[in-house]
Amino acid sequence: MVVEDRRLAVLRAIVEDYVATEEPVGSKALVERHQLGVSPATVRNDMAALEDEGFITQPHTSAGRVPTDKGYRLFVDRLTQVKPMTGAEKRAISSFLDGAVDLDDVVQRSVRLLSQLTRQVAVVQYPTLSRSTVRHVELVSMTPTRLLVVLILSTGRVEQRLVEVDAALTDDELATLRGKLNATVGGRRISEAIAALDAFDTEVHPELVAAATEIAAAVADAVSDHRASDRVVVGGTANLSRFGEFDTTIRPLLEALEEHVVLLKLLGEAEHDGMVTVRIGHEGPFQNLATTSVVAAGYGPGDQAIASLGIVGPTRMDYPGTMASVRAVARYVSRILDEA
Amino acid sequence: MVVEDRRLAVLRAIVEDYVATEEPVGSKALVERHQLGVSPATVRNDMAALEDEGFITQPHTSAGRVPTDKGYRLFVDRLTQVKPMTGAEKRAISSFLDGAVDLDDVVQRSVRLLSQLTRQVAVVQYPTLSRSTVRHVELVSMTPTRLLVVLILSTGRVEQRLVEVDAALTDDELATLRGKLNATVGGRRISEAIAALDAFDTEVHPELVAAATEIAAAVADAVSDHRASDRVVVGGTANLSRFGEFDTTIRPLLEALEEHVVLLKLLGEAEHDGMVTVRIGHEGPFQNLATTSVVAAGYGPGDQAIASLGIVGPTRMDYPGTMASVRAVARYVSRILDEA
DNA sequence: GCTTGGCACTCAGCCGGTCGGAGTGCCAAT
DNA sequence: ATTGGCACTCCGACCGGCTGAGTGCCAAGC
Repeated sequence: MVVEDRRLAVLRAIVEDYVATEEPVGSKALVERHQLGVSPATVRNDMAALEDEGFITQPHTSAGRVPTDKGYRLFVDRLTQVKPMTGAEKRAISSFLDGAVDLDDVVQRSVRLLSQLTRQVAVVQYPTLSRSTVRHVELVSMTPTRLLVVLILSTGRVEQRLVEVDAALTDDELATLRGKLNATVGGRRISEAIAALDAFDTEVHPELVAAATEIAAAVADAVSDHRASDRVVVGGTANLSRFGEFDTTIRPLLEALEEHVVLLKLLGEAEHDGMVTVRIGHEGPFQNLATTSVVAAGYGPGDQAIASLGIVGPTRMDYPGTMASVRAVARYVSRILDEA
Repeated sequence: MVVEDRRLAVLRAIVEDYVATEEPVGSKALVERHQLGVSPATVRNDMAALEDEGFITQPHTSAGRVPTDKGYRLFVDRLTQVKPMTGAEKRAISSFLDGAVDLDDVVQRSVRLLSQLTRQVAVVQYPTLSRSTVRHVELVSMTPTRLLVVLILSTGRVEQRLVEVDAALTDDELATLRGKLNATVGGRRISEAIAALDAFDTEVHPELVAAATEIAAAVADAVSDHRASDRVVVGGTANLSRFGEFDTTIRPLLEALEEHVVLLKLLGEAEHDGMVTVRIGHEGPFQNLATTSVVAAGYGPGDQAIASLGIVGPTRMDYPGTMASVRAVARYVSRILDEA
């Protein structure tokens, strides 16, 4: 039905104009700036229909129309094909990220890159390690009864814990424990490693059971604590300037950005299928962030999504552009993790 | 001279009222709210004098007066005695900080505490290690030619580096190197350790020189890299709401808060003499932060100042209260570092 | 020599009214 | 289904007057 198509074209035009101008858009301006091939009056009829269906609304009588969350949703779902990045952009992204020296640096650079590309507030979650594996466990004796447990994971992260044992351990005993420990958890995924550690003390010489239990607990703690810590990094908060109202929008968002738990919830579960997730306004889990949208994507080595990254911005944002940027960055970061 | 004293009292009253009300304060309101014992006319004369001397100014003719940076400076230097914390406050601070489990946690909690106490943006610098000492160096063989160098410092921080050596090392050789290495750097300050490492390869058996050089380089790198990294943590940005103008004040500050180098410059050199440093408006190093003040204090174990913490806020802030909070937190954090 | 009351003056901010323009909805014509 | 015409609405800008807080100055008083 051709009229239905035109209505969608009108909606698209409204969204694009509103995003560009930040002002309610009227029928006349619309036909001037887009090749719709019809008169303002026709557009008015279409707008009335779109308003009835809840896709647009007018701030007050005799003003132009503004997209609703539902309108943005339709726009994102059906009226958008993600613009591919230009070659120059791709090169810029990859060269910027390739300069990273370690995982921390990758995360830092990703945040910076994302916020600059999208001119929004960027959020990058540290890779969770639930899918990563234990590369090596090292026991270092500090004093006769104090051990340093160093845990090295396949992502390159290192965790350490100090353990007090009741009885002093000889170097030989330490070597034995180290060997068994690595046999138990080496190469395993985090979740498997934790499970395996439960039974660890049954494998060692009776005299070492007490120490083994302590050590196993420390390793398990280091592992799970780290998994739970789920750090996130935020950048580009200066871009908040373009968000509009301070009290209604900026302040709640600033508060959310400091609460990492909230942030993680906002980013949502990572899905690493090459797609970006868009959460628009009230669709998100927090009602005081009703005027902000989240564009996120999962990333990780191979096709595992081990973390999310994305941006937070006003519902009135350039969705095609941001989606393209987020997707591109997620892909490049994944590729870097592949190589590591 | 009694009239001079009264002028100072007037200045103090102006600062206090302006901080409280955020509005220019006039002569009449002043005599009503403070026991100055003189008439508004007299106060007007005093105000005129204070204005001549540059301590206050009026936003426009026929408005009340507002303190200038110079006025705040005088207020802070001569009209303020830092209010001691109440017992309850002290207990709250110490119990909140005592719950920290490690250095990271101490820093996190300090930021949160500071921002809540002062209702400003809090900034805490990680302890720099230039004054801290090397507690232990551990060498862990990962594969025959790959070593993990783990460095433990007196502050509790741990750094690690991976080193590739040309020739495989036996366990005995490793033990020898480990021993010599600890003899060389153990207990030394970072700066001394770096110096001592220069000559490290001369002390070992000729066959090990190559490996020793590599390892020494890694240790030196870990040490100095970490010293340079100088991380800072920021919190309480939601308090920016009370800062006034977005473009003139909040935005530049948000930008500064993301640039850690800038932040460190803002915090300034730590002086750990129990005093707080106050930098008011234009006194700071950045002219686009002319309407913000910094209240900072050094902290660290013993009487060494190894880092700074503080808050950033509008020049119009409650200096006595803020100074008290910053000082108190710096002291408690120092005490915690003492114990560790 | 300070201090004080009086007085004229200034000016930001509020209030109310007017006006223009952008935009709408509806209707009749095609 | 589309279009031009038309009456209507209402936001926001503009204007002028008013008010009140606050000042500076001066002459009188302690």
